[in-house]
Amino acid sequence: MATADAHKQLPAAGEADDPRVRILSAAGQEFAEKGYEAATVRDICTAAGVNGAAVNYYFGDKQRLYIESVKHAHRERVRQVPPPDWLPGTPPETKLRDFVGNMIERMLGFDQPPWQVRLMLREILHPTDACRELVEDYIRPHFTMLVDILDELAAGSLSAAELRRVGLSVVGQCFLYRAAGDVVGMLIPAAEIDRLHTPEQLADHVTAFSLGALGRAAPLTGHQFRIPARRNSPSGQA
Amino acid sequence: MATADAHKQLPAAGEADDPRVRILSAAGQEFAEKGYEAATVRDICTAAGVNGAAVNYYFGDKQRLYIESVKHAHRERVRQVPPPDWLPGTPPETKLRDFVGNMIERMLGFDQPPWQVRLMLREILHPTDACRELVEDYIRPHFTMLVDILDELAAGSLSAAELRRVGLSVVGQCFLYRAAGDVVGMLIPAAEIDRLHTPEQLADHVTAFSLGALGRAAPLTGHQFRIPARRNSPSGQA
DNA sequence: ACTTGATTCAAACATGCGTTTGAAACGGTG
DNA sequence: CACCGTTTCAAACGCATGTTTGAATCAAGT
Repeated sequence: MATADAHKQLPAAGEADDPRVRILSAAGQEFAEKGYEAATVRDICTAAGVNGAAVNYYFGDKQRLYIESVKHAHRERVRQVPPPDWLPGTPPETKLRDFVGNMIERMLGFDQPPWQVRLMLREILHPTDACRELVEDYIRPHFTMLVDILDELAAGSLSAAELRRVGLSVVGQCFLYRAAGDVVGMLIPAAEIDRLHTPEQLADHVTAFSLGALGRAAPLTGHQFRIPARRNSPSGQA
Repeated sequence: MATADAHKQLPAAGEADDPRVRILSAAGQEFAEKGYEAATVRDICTAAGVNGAAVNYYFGDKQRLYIESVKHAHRERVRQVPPPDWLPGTPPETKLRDFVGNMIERMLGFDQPPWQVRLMLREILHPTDACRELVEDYIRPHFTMLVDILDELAAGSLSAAELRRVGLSVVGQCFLYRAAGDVVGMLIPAAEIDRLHTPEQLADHVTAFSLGALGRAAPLTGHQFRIPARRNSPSGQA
């Protein structure tokens, strides 16, 4: 009986015929689509074009295959959509727009079916062992980057705790479209989604909304803040 | 062999000894915690204190039990946290604060372990047949209520599509805490969560952030909007 | 008390799952 | 070619699951 514990550790993009990465890729898609329990080792092996015993040969058992496939998806996604980088002196408003655009693009990934993000979303909603690693390696650095931008925007007038809270407000706006995308699609007319819910438009909206809230851009209404007048204008709409 | 297809249809709160509702409640908790596949009929029946055949007797099969348990959780949750109601003439700022507070309380449910919300979240992330009903009966009315409030706040200066987009921004901020609560807990220091992430504080923050973005309250920074040095307006990013 | 239909129960059934097995095929190396 | 470690394969195993079954129990109705 041969064991394959210490194998090629290099991700080494390009080895498309390596059964290991074929299994990892097929497993990621199956897990993302059906969840851990509903995805079967047999289906994964069929999709990967390998024998049903290959999973246990290469990864030991289903659980370890799952963890490896989450990490694999994570690495792939970072490679595909690297975080933005700025020249010194770039205004924080621009940075925020770039950051939001980058996050939305990575989450909605219009160029390529983002099953990797779906897989990570499962981890976020119902964390397993793979989650802590995901947060530390992937999410926390991004969040820190966002908080730094917000700190620049606030020019020192907000505490660290307040900055984090504002950061969550920014992330939450983007997160909704990915996590609850199907429900959003039921609430918003289809034509409006095609027209206004492109990655560009969404990034512009989230940025404008957040800059407005911070007082670093004109509010969405165009009005400035004044004592609100008591008006009852029940404009009913669908 | 007896069939029990046409049974007591009334929810009739108070019948705590009705096996039907005992099963529905146990099933909701199991499904919410473990997901559809991982939750077993045997465990549900054990938790409900009924025989293993009761599920098939009362509901036919596991699938129909799931759908019924989602609807049951939905009804229960609406009954527990009814939407707010206002006297005519209430200023829209107050309405927004009440609405956000109500939504956060319903989603975070500090008073009672909100497994019902977790169950609905599963539906939102990965919709099944029960989802469309959930959206139409439960989510859309709330969303419409929010859009109406925002329309009052914007005083007619935003189109219906823009109002919906702003509504999603408000909902997204609240949604994040529930959907990604575990990850938020890893990003934010525990002490800060205890101190600042109470339902009250969160509702205040989301309301202030959103009112600021709409120009209906002072921005979070305290500063007013000043024209920033507009260098590169179009953001060039990958 | 007897009948009747609805409900409960312990036990069994059929199926699909993750995993194991042992042998066959492969690929260098002497 | 013979050897040997690695990889692949078809088949089977053990087990937990959803579901079915048929008898036992219960609650009224007459």
